[in-house]
Amino acid sequence: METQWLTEDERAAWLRLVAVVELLPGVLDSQLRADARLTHFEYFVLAMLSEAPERTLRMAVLAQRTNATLPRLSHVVRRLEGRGLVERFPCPEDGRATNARLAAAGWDAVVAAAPGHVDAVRSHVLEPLTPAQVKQLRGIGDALLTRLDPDGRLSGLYDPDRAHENPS
Amino acid sequence: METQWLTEDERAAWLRLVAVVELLPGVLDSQLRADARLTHFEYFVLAMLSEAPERTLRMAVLAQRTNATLPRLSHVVRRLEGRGLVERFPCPEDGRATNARLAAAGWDAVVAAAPGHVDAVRSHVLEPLTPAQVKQLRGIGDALLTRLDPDGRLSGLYDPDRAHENPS
DNA sequence: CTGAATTAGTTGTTGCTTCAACTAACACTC
DNA sequence: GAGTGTTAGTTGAAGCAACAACTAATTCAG
Repeated sequence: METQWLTEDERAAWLRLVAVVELLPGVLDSQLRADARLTHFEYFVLAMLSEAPERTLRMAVLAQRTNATLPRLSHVVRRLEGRGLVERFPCPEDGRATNARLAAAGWDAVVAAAPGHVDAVRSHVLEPLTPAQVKQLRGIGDALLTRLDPDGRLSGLYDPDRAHENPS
Repeated sequence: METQWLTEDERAAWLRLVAVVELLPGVLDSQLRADARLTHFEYFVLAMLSEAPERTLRMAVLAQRTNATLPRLSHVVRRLEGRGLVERFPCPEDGRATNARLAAAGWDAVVAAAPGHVDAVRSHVLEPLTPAQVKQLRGIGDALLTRLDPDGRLSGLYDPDRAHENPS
């Protein structure tokens, strides 16, 4: 089968997307590391817990919301627990499961880190864009995620209306 | 100073971008690892060399083009050299510099990997988008990169017209 | 109720990235 | 031409992520 190469428009769009995907994580990570001693992923874990009922989530659910594998999450939560930001306890309903709950210090950390993080997002991502481009970006994101995240594993993040689709 | 929070449009766009940035690297990496035994970054290094004159680039230039730190590139090129895909030799003009040249096996690897990679890019990124969205993405990418890459370190990638701005 | 299969998590190993320290070569000044 | 500073690159150590192997609890078939 003949490979179909990219048009000029496609190549231009693709190269820019690659560059953004390559650069953005570093920018976010640096800001959070410097200001809050947290990696972006750790911040994300804490943020997801902070928005959950009882600030508590089962490890498997938390892994889905953060797009992490269970081993990765297990290591990270162990370290966060060691720093007193999170607590783990066995789930009463299911002996196999473990619940992760945001500790008071973890809540404080999220509250302290959020403003700086939002500022970074605003200055690096939102401000360079026109309001029209922000809307376009939402549409493009939706389109891409139908392919990148067909099961909607992260949908709780970007579309609250669909959150109920993962009731587990 | 009061933190300015995000509007609904901004939050929606931002959350989708985060999800894309989180998911896309994994998709690209998996495809290349499975089909070509290459990480996305390794592929990128080989691809940049394949497009350079003499298939040769100085380490520092290659680092800029691939958005890598010099230590990172040094490690990666050493491993690629160990696999016979790249050769290193001292730069004749500048005793401090090292040139990296794509070896024959490296060229073969790029040629073998490119079609599958392009297919992956097409099916995961380009096909879900309308032609209008592809154009929008280019514009959004340009806007974001003015902030993420103000010095145009990667500009050689996404805008050949600006490549001369880094004559070093 | 017993045994097989599935689900939930943890742990250990390996590999890659980053940071810091270092060497070597060039450039510029006096 | 000696000394200082800068540039190019390598190396080693530390930390995080991916993968595989493992334990333990639940479910389901018969």
